[in-house]
Amino acid sequence: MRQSTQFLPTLKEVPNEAQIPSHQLMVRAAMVRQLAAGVFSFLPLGYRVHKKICDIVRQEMDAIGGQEFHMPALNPIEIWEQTGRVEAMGDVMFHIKNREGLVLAPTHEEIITFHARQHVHSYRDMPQIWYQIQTKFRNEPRPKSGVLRGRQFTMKDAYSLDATTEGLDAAYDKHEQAYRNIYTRCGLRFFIVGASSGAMGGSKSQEFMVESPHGEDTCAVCDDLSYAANIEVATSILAAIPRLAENPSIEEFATPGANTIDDLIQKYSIPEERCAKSVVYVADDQPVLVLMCGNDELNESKLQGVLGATALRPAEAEELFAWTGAHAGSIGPIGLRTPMRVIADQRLQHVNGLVSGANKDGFHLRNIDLDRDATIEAYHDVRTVRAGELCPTGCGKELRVVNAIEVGHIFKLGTKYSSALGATFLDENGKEHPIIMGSYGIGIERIMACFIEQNHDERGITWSMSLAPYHVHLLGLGMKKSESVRAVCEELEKAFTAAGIDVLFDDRDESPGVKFNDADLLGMPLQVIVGDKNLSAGNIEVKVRRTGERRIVALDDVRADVRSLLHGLA
RNA sequence: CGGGGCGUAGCGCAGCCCGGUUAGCGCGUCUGGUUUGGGACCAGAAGGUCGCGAGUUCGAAUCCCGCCGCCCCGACCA
Repeated sequence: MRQSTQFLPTLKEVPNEAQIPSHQLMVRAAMVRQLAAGVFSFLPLGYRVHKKICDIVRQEMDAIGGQEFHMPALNPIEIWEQTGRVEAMGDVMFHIKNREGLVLAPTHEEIITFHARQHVHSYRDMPQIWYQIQTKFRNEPRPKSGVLRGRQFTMKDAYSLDATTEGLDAAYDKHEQAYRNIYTRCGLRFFIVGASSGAMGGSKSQEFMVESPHGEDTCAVCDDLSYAANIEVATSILAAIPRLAENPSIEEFATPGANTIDDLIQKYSIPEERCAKSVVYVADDQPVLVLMCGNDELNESKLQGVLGATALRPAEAEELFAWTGAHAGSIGPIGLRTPMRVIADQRLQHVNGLVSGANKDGFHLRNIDLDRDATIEAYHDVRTVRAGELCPTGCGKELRVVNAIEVGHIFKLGTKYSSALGATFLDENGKEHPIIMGSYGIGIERIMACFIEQNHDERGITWSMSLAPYHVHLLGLGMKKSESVRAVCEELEKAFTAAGIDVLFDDRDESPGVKFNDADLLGMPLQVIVGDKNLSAGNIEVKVRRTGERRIVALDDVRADVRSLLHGLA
């Protein structure tokens, strides 16, 4: 491809609206242009990468028996009403204004189920894996980070249809393997976390994550990747807090001005693990007091799971005083004005010698033995894991707490949609059941952006062979001046193309500096540099973009050398 | 939806507080010439509803009010 005739508007300066490296580079490298908040056009170079990712996804989906569909983004709202998701989606779903009854699909469970209901009637018709690569529309309240969080994006979404839970398990496992293959082939460093099953009900769900400071999810990971979990469910190994031999009876003492655990530690020399922090939440309109150890942070997701509550919020200051008789800082599990459920973190089980608020401003209780003095409904793990704690697998390594970007999600749906839409089949005994479904998503643009987040340097992108828009960037230096440079370039372009190597040929009348900088920005794996300086001695320069390694190669050896270098990079 | 920032040539910005020539600068673009191994140089040129609307004023990019758009933080995220 001749660069002089290509639409490839690279930018020297960083666009104002781009904050993160991948966004900046995608704009500078002429891959995308923004049309509106969260809405992007792909330019030819970016679309080449888009297509390469889609090809990899297709190959791996086809390999597990997936059949590709193409469903409409324009949907009748009626079908969404039948599953109750018009409400559930709320503002996220776009509604067509001048045509009552149409919406833009944010995902396709309903539509797949509609087609399954039409034609899948027998256990003999299953298993099926149906997928598509299609544009999704979600009215994100706050689009950000370039294509990482857009209002319109490309998703590979797959759905499995099975007659048995064993069948669903098999489909789910196939997808997990396919996803591993896809991200590996794309050159992403990723990890898998168990996700909290949330409101969808106890079905299994895993997220494929890419570590990034710009991620919106927080995960605890062990460095050898033997363990990784969303912070919402992560656990760790902590030293047990021993009981004290002396166990005097409980007594009140004045603690003026001590409103935080740190105050108690510093002003009253109380060890952190002997402080019991009380946090009051309102779970489905009922107050619950939660006792945490020291400065441990309460994990709302864990608490919600433990309580089985649908709505959970911290209590307001006025509620606190009304219920306990004290303000935040002096609240405790003993002597509450209003009786309420008391839950404690499992670290506090059987612990004595504790200090806690006396439910009287400016006073605390000491020598508390939870077993003797308090009524604790239950002990649960409700604390948030902190970086540096030990991996729960017992491998002995410390956990890191990192931000991450979700690039894929696999989910055992069960029968939620098939039941709602009446997609049923008859089993061997002629008995009717709802189809058992799974759903599996991959964000195409997120793969692209995450790849660039992980593969760039101060000069630009460093593509892998699998995603590179072109394999080789052929730079002709001073072609106007030197007929031999031009001739050799054209010969090489032809030879590479004939060998199945995608080559971008910079034949522009630009100075060498411009070409070098653009080549490093665009980041093709190999640069083949033809200039008078080396050519006069019968040589060509070949540069490996990622390592910066340069070698001078005899003209006759270039083709073989490039082929072996590309092979080594693949 | 709450908080903050920004909107001036294709891109990046100055000017705005403190109203007053013909609204500047860098990059890019066009023409001619000289250059050609890490973002060259000289000469010339084109390109602006100063986001939109309404006001104050003799006079508004600049001050007031309203709206729109974009970015960031927070809330939200099947």
